[in-house]
Amino acid sequence: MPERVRFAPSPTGPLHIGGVRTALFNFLYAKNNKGQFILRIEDTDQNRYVPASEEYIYKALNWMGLTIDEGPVEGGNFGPYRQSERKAIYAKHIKDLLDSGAAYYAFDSQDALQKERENAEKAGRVFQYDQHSRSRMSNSLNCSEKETAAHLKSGNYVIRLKIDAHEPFVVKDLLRGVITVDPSLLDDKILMKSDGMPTYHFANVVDDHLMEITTVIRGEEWLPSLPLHNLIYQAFGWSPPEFIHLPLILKPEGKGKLSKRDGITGGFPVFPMQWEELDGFKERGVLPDALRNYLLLLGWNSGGEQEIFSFDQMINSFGIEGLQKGGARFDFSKAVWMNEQYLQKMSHTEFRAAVNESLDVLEEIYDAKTIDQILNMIQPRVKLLSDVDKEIALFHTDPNSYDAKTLDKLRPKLPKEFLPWCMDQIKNGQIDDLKSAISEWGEKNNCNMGVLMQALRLALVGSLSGPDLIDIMNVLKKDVTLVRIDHFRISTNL
RNA sequence: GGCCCGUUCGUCUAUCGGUUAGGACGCCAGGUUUUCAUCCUGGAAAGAGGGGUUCGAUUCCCCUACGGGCUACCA
Repeated sequence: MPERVRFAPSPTGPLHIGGVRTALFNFLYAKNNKGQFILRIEDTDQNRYVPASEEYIYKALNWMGLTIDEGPVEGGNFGPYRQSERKAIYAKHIKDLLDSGAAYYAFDSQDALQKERENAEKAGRVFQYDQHSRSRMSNSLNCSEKETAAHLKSGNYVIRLKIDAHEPFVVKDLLRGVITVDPSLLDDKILMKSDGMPTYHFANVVDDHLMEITTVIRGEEWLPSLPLHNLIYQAFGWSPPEFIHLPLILKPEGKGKLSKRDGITGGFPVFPMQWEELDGFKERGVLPDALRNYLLLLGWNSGGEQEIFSFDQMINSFGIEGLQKGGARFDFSKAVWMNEQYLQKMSHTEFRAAVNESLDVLEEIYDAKTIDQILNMIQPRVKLLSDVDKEIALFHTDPNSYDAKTLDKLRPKLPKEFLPWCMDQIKNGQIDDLKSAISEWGEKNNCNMGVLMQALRLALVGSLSGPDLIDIMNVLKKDVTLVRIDHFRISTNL
């Protein structure tokens, strides 16, 4: 039987990096097994619904290259793929449970439940709606048929799962093995809410079964409800799929799971791409391939020492044996390093395409060949795509200030005659010969070549950074080079 | 509070009873370079603690500590 896995986000906001990783692992698991990757939108909470999120989920998955086999847009034989469109299906299935006695109606008001919780807390206990307490609550197990009918007519009711377990309950997770739970801790969870929508638990089980999901791969936050989900499968007489609960992605400091806030305070992205005013990895200049590779290593390893994986390599080598059990802290600096690896590996054509948006300013000044030259000079220097703007600045804008510290250091060492001589050389000679000429001049005038080159760099760039100076001059051409040196000479009196 | 899951360098991780505990990021030092970045070489850096089991435990078991998750008519 082919593997079928699903990624099932709730459209309550932007997909964040943890969700993207869950999607990635699902995708890799599916493709490694030549199976299907299904997208299901879990929009059962009308209060938290954010309209733009589904579109964002699609954009993000698409950017990451995670192709969806079945989903709300793609369609498929197991639709609809939005839970809000499956209400009739849930209604039919909840009726089955009601009819078999596995579920019952409950009419307790929010206030009544709240009171129970407070009383329990006073007594140092926790209130549980379960096989012991349900007899004193208001529900269809206790009410007369007439009372029940009246409650149902009012429409103000929920449906709960009736759990009467007495033996230790055993569940299985492919990553963590067998987990045994105390049956007295199991409560009669709500399956259908009073607004007629299913809860996550119910919709999840019904859909996973109907969509013939073979392996559920989801975050560790769902592990505590695995017994409940198994009980629902049991109530239907269905056999449950396999489960894998992935460890969470933690804050860089390791306290708690990574959240939207952390990105703001920590100055790093937590979303794949822009959401409202917040930049994502994309806007910060991270390539999707690099992000995918970084995320892969956050909780999975091949067992060997390989770190860089092409998409195909990932698919071929992914497996649950390599999954980590403990949570992994998010580290933006490693993501940046990963991005650098991918950037450096790019061909000239790929690089040019990737930075195309930043090239407008250059196209006003230079021909295509010169721009290629510039790109070749800066490619080895960028770690993030967003570095490109900084790197190309010196090619289109004269320096507006000179690094003060360097200036102070150079001033006593630089012979007054150097810059005028240098300008003469440039005017009358070849730029390519300049380096050796400066070297000779330095020897003759008893001046360190480093000082001379640094002065020149300051004149052209404004600081001690950037690509090879001669290369820069060749791009700027004699005129601009001379203007910059002259301006430097006059404004600094060197 | 209760329940569940977890715990190897600062971080991501290798190790599936016997290793000088390996790699990567980051950091530090040296080299290359006119500068910065790159690159090369080197360095510092880890088995939470306590009990067992065993000839021998990072590895298996128990306890403690710490971390995380869950405990809603949210997912």
